[in-house]
Amino acid sequence: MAGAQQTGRTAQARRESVRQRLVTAAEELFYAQGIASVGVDAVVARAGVATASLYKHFGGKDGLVAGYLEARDERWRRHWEAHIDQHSDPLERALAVFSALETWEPGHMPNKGCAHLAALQQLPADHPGAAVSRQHNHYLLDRWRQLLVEAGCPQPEAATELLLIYEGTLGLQAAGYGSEAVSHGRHLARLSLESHRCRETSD
Amino acid sequence: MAGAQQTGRTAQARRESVRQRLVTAAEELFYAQGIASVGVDAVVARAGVATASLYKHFGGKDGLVAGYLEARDERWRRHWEAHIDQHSDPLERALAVFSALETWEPGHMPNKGCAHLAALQQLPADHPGAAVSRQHNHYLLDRWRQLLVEAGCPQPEAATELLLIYEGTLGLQAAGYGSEAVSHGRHLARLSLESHRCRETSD
DNA sequence: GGTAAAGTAGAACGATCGTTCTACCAGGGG
DNA sequence: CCCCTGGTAGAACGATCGTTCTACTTTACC
Repeated sequence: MAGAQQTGRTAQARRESVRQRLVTAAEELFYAQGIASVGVDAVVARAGVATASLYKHFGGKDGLVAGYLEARDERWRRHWEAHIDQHSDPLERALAVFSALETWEPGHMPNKGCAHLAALQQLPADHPGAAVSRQHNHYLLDRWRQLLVEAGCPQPEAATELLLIYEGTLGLQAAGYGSEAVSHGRHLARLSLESHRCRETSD
Repeated sequence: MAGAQQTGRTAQARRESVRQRLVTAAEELFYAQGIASVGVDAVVARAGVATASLYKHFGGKDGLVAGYLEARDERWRRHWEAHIDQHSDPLERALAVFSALETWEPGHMPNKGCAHLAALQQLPADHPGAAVSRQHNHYLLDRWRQLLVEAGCPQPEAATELLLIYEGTLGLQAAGYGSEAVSHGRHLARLSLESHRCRETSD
């Protein structure tokens, strides 16, 4: 009876499916309710897999948390990059993060802000997931620096302000002002780029 | 032997002391490690009070969490207001939040960002503490609207952008870029106020 | 002086936590 | 054909969780 629904796939495909279902279930629960508030039994039940599979794939809850944060990081990078690629103008490419935010997680999941900031708040500094989230922020900063260089911005270290605005936008969404957050964020980002004389932008 | 160190105070003073010590211990632990990660035993031990006292004063962990968030909200309001009062120029009063951030919690506690955003991420929507944090954000927005009206700003609803910048600044601190966060926040806030033609500011 | 209030220490409750274990089943390759 | 791999179900582990309880001490007030 067990695993009957999986019959027909190859063993490797089933294995990938188990890991993927665990990550998906972990993301839905950890993000919505907080990491420490969710027990492994709840994740396992939502994923529809056996408890032992969790420990086979991730070694424990800590590994699952790290896997959840890695998956979310990678998914956001892909999503963001796709929106960057929709523009050719270098300044619009630097601002593409806001259109990415508009099409991110279309509402079926309650917006609780930045999952990686939340992880850094909840996890001890030496938790494997904390390293993932720190690296996520480092990546964001670095990517914006690249985009500013490509835009010929004389002060690419102004990427810090874009990161500030980005996280402020997510914070505003988490606080319940999600409807206005993105437009305000985009407005502030344009002001910031203008003030650093990256180039004139239309708004 | 028990309570000997308290001898000499009045009963009311001791009672206030017990509550205050609980709130202080709760804040230090909940903020540093996350709410769900901290057990009531740890709070009670750090406060140096009996377990029963916690339930006498707060009814349970949920009440203690709400009390912690209320205390932090009130402390921040006082701190902020004191910095507002240091200026007479209306625009500087609207920007006083950044000097307030510079003197907030002088480093002995690791900066983990906005406690109220963290609470909204970790607590269920119907938790008594979640209501406190929602009201906290509502207060911030309202207070900035007042300050913008007093500054003669033609668009006081631009207070939303100040809230965005404020929370972005805290997010940057939580991500480990605390040294640059406040100056970037202040810079963005000046740009925002200028763009809404509140008045020319020097910077 | 006696009583009620508010504190203390510490044991105990059932529930849930993360983790491990036993047992069984399916598929693929030697 | 057999066995190894990777999945399943579910019980069990000790630890910790939030909460309640008993018993005792101190203080304030009548």
